[in-house]
Amino acid sequence: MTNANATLADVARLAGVSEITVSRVVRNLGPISENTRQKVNSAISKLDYVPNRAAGMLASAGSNLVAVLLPSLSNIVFPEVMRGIAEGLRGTGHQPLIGVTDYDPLQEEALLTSFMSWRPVAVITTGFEHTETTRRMLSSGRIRVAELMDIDSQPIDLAVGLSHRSAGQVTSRHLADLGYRRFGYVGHDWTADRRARLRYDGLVEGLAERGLSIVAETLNPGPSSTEAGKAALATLLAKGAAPDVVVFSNDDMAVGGYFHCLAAGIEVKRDLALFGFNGLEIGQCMPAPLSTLRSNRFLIGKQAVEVLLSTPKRPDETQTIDTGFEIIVGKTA
Amino acid sequence: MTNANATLADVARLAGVSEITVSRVVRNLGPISENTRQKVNSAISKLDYVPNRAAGMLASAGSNLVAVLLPSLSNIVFPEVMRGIAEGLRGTGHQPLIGVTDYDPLQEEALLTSFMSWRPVAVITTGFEHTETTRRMLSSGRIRVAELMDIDSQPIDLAVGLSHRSAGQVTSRHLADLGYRRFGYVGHDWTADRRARLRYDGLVEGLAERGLSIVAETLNPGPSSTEAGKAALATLLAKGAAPDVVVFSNDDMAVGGYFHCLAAGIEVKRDLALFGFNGLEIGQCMPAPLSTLRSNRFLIGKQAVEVLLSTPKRPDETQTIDTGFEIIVGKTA
DNA sequence: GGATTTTATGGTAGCGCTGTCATTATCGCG
DNA sequence: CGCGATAATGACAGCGCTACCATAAAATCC
Repeated sequence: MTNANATLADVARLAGVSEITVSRVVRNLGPISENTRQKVNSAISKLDYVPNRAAGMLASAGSNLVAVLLPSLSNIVFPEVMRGIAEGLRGTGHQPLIGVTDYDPLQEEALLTSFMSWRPVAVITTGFEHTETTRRMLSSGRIRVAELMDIDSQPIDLAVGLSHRSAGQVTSRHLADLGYRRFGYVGHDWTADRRARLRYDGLVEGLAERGLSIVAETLNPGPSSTEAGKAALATLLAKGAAPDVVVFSNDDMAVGGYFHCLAAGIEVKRDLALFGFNGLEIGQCMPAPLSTLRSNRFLIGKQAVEVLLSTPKRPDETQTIDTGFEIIVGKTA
Repeated sequence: MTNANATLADVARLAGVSEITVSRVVRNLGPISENTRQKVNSAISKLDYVPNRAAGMLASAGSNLVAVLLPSLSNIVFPEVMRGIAEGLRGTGHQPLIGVTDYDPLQEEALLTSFMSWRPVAVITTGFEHTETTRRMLSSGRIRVAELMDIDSQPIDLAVGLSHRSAGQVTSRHLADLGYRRFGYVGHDWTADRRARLRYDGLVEGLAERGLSIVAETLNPGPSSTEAGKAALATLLAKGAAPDVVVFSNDDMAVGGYFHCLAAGIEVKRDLALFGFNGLEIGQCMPAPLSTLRSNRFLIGKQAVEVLLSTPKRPDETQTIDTGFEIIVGKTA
């Protein structure tokens, strides 16, 4: 209010102390007499002093920024991961710098390049698919790197997530145990979403173990959505393969499938069983709670941050944290 | 790779030019001969030089950061706003610094204090409820400020959103025109979500115009969710007031209400009409598409950024942008 | 063909802060 | 009461970059 943009020096002058003393008061460092602290604090509020992190960062060569690269915000899964990240960051004095890559490695590279100039203490991204340049920037070893969601490959530094391949396998075993034999699959464009593809592969593998296979599948172009699931299930059923269960690439799609059944008068489970992935709230509120696999999105974000910040220096060994998944039995399969 | 952390000076030395020339190449400023540009660029890649924005910012007194304060990430509405913000930011070289306030003005203040030290060019927040300190920081006038979602009050600088009061009024007029007379209301905790409250007020006002009023209402404690909507509708109906239409605080709640009807065998619209707010995708995929009001969340974020960045200096006059809303007729009312 | 403009480059002085190394009270203690 | 320890403060250099002002060479002009 008072001043245009007060600096440490202004505060020091007004308080009648040296700059470094003000700096210490602001950062709560070293021994400061009560008297001095008060003088400084009153000067600070009188001048509406706001520290300049750029200067601080330059002088101390350390930022408190964490770069976060998310594929999308349209899919509720990533905001939930972000919630976990924000929770992990809370109270640590760290701030997230967020970018949305649209599942595009080149976009990721561009954002990362830009983020790196802020000298973040850590980078959080998703999956293992990165451009050469991205990989090089992240590998240089100075900062910590977490790759979230997936643990099916070797991480650069830290991976936090679940095995999607294994999730797919568990799905098919579970459904086969329930007696289903004619498996349908409804998915979305998985060139972007490699993890959906991994789950599909796991599913096929799990079925193969039992001598089963997928009798019909439909891939809806574009990203996953309720609408896509609804439309794609209709397409699948029109093919006439008469599956007794349909596995969806995720819950959004599965909820869409459920809506299709409601609209088409198909009695879910008796006529056609449905199975999703993620365990979203919406699926559990339906008249017939969705049978699905719970992934722990919030936990993934939170754990990643906790590990990253607890060990600021990258360990020699890479680390993989499995946040697991559980079957939600539900009433649709 | 090569170097620990190369600086401009290192690049200049290797390229055999002055620092400022390197700086110009990096920033694409001023006239540079093709020859020099190449020498510099090759030195840059040889050293894996990454500019240091902290230094740049300090020297030029300008950041490219936009502070974004969102109440929540659990509610899909805000990720959608954020998508709009990210879209508006794309290609401008600006980066968002994101904080989640949990609908808490004190949390907002804490985050803002922290963000201000990065000298953002603009601050984007939601609503008009801020602490005194927050208001003071934002009013100082140096940076641009957008308050999103709501336009029912006087903004500090720029407001982008819709009139929730008016949305409530339109809702009741629309439903009254359709012949509904016995209005129920199902909401969530609106001490946090002031806009839901405004819609409610508008709804009541709109009803009053027609000599109508709400015959029964239930407020579910806690934030809005599908589950909350489902439970609260059950509670409401148990009260026995026999409404012919229920207005929900938003689509999440309304979808929950729809699920309750499905489960309880209530034929939607004939036995009980449902009306939401937001126009989320999920509501439109249901067997009976939800009757609701579309708010333009993506647009709110995008427009805010566009206006903010197009006029870096705060104008003398405050500005309000109405992104409007439209009735989605649907099949539930 | 000298004056003027344009193109290409560099020197220097900070931006606002913190790390390092002093320096000066003040205190406990045998 | 003198000595090391602790508490409280300051001087100063420099983090890596860019704004500002200059300079030199080449191009343009009447």
